[in-house]
Amino acid sequence: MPANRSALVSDLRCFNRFYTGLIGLLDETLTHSAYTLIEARVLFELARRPGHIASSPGKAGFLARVFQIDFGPAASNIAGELQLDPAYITRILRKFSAAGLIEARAGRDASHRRVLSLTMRGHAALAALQDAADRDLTRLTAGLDDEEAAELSDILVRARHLLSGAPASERRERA
Amino acid sequence: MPANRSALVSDLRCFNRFYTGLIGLLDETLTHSAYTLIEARVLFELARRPGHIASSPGKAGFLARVFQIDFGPAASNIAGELQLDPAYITRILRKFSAAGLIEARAGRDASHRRVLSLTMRGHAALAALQDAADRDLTRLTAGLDDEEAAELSDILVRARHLLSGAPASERRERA
DNA sequence: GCGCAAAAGTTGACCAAGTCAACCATTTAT
DNA sequence: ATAAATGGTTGACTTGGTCAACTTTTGCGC
Repeated sequence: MPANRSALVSDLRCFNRFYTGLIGLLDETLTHSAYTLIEARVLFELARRPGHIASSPGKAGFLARVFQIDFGPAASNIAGELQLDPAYITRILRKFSAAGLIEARAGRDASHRRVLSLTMRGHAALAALQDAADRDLTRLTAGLDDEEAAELSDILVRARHLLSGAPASERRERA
Repeated sequence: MPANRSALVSDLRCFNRFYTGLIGLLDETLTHSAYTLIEARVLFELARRPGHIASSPGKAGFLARVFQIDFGPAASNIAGELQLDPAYITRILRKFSAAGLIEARAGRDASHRRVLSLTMRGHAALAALQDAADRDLTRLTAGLDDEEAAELSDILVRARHLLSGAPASERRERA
């Protein structure tokens, strides 16, 4: 039986408060951009799935798998990954469409499945967002010397592994 | 000049995504309670400031300091600490009042300064929230052996220090 | 004392984020 | 053929949170 986990829990609470504040600061940059945090995530998710063979079962899925048609994520994929309401997704995607960031074409095999892809503008918008975020992170760690930077890198990776080694019910693969 | 910080930035982004998800999971517990995250924070902040000598200048402040009257935080203190809109605070406090979690009495020295304090019910409510949160954290780290737990504790503290050693503009004391 | 600026708080209007339930179109299964 | 599931859309609604205007109290210069 584990001993005094209360120390760890306390440290976790403390870190939580700290990191929540930090995330808040970092998010401000995004907030000041034209897009919401969620919208940024959707954009990111769209870019992260450049191609994706239709996974639906049956003949259509079979054809999709064999001939590798119907690439790209659909709204439902994004909704699933980000745990968002379909209605919400619809609105976000409409906004993106209106802004010319994405294109939606009907899937060849399933016409009611709208396959999404980023346009040039979409990629550019995402790149701008990521640049801004990276700049923030760089600034945040500017005060560290090389050794500390390396240590922090190690620490972050290690913390992630320790924390995701938790009970299976809590585990969610990310990155 | 610092070398390839891009590795660190990448690790940070990764950790950010991971931890955001984790926080989301942990927050769910609170979300399912009767209170908002923000409300919980306000409650916490109220408890964290059991007494606090009025810091306003002038005769009133002087008397407050000498005779230690007018204890407890006011709405503005909470608003300042948590960076919340006064209007928002008002509504939250009214909700708390209605639920019998807090009492507000006019400050002896400044009658328009409403001095707040948790009632028994308020303390109980906070305790319940914290218990739930602690249970989540305990469950989250249940899979770790003692050695790993100790390591994680160290790591969290160290990470906090490394990250808050950033440029002064980013620094915000917490805990 | 008077007048005025600042602080503390309240109110009402408002907005954006997010949820819910109903609904249509398409597709798969029986 | 028909039922059921999937993918998506719409409209109404709730909620978290902001903004601006206003009141009251206090502090300060005169």
